[in-house]
Amino acid sequence: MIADALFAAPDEIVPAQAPREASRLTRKLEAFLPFDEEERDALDHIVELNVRHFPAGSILVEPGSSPREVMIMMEGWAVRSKPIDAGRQIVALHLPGDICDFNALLTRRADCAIEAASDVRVACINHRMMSDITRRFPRIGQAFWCDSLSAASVQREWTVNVATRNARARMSHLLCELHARLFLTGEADAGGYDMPLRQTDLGNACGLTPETSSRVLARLKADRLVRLKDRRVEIMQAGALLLSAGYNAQYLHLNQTDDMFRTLFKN
Amino acid sequence: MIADALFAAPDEIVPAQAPREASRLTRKLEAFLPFDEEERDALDHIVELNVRHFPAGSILVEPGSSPREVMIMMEGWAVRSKPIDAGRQIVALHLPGDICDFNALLTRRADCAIEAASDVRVACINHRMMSDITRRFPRIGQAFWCDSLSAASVQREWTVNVATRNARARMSHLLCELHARLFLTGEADAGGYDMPLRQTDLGNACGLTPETSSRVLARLKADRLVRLKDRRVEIMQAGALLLSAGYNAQYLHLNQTDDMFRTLFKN
DNA sequence: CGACCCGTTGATATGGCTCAAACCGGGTGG
DNA sequence: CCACCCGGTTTGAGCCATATCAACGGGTCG
Repeated sequence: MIADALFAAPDEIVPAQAPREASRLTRKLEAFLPFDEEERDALDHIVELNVRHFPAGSILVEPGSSPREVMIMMEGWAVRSKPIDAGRQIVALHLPGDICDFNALLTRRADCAIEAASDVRVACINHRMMSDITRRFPRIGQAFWCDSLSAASVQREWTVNVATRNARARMSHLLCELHARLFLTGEADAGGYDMPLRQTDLGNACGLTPETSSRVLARLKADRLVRLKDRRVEIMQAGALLLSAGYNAQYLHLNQTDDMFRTLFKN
Repeated sequence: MIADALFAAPDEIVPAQAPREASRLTRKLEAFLPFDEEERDALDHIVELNVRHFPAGSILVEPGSSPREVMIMMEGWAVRSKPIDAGRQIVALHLPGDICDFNALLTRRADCAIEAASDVRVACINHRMMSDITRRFPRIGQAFWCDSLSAASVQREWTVNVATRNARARMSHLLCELHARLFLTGEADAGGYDMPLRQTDLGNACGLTPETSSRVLARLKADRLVRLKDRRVEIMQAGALLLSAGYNAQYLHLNQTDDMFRTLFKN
């Protein structure tokens, strides 16, 4: 299936043999580097200290505000967007396990809005706790760092997506990416995943209007690549979807996508 | 002028009172948090240990290769791009002072190519030295981290750029961004900056074809917003250029761009 | 001198935006 | 229970910005 597409170094990924029911955060971070018991406990502990619930539609971070805490998605999706005259542009999707506001540490004022796309559970960690844990457990800090690099890599891919691909390919690409990322935390299975966003938002994330988004998804459905039914995406033909996303180019130039395609074209 | 646009927390920026001729790296990092003498020395030292020169056009990082060193731009520009069928998409520009391959620490295989756009001087730091210095000087590590967050913020802005703006606004935006970033390291003055890229590359960075790039730049020149002459960009009307870039929207919604505009509309 | 790359200019094609209208399901209030 | 509304989706028609294709000029380098 589509998983493992974005996160290279496949031989270091050990989501399967996680020894116990791990939080999504540890599960994701351990895809970068494995923790020992102590580190895992510390992380789980700090994350449980201050969990907040928000209903769908809540504003988690106001653009221009000065958030004083790092937020970690424990459950549900959030949307990061920038205001654009009389509208917004979605620049990132924060899924369970994502650390979604590192920037709070750097900038006085948030440059993006973050909004709950579904009911969410968020772990809030203030700056002091953050520096504490990274000082006491350098490897956790390192994992955080890996995570932000990974997020940057995703962001570059989004740039490529809107800059080079047509509407159909963009949407396909987004659907593939979501699958890969959700799979990492066990949020998705081979067949698909729950997806709380409106079509409008999916389109916006690819730089498309709601109308085009609707048309493109209709075509993908008609072509039997995906099925979309009450907040769930079923991936019916992973290989065809990847081709539609324009991954074929990378495939021909064979680089880090090898492993993914090896998995994919088995069926 | 355009500087300070991208890097919030203006009251923590102290490029002016840097006590001596600092390297571009320290100069940039100290825009995030100031160092003491010891830290500054350590950083300058490690950076000078292994400097390499590359002529314009050299491939610094091959996509799919496994770079074993972090690279820091000391002089000259580099272009980060992703291969796209029979072409490439530029996803980032690495200017003097930029740390341009943190990813080497995370991923086995580079997902991007990095190419020297001009003759460049690059400091190469292997993983061991990197972890050494961040362990011995946590504040340096923190500054590195800030830098990568800042780069991520720039990346988001690029996504917005290609997703929402028309050709003219995209190009204007890019020219503004470059000014702001170069100004931070003293590479640009109020009037403009040296710019080694071809028009083709400028366009590519905004998701435009060379033809459109040419036409758009011609219009910007005709409208007396900028002047482009032998590898130099002269910014003639910063205010108008910002408007052309579509910054007006943010201005109306007043957030972190306040300071920039206050400076800008003085003249 | 020719080859090549980059930039320019023109003509044409087209993908996605815009505008507009209708539809649909769910929630709300009478 | 129905009527209504509202946000999201769907569908249609036309238009516009930018890609595409093509040809040429001008500088540079071998």
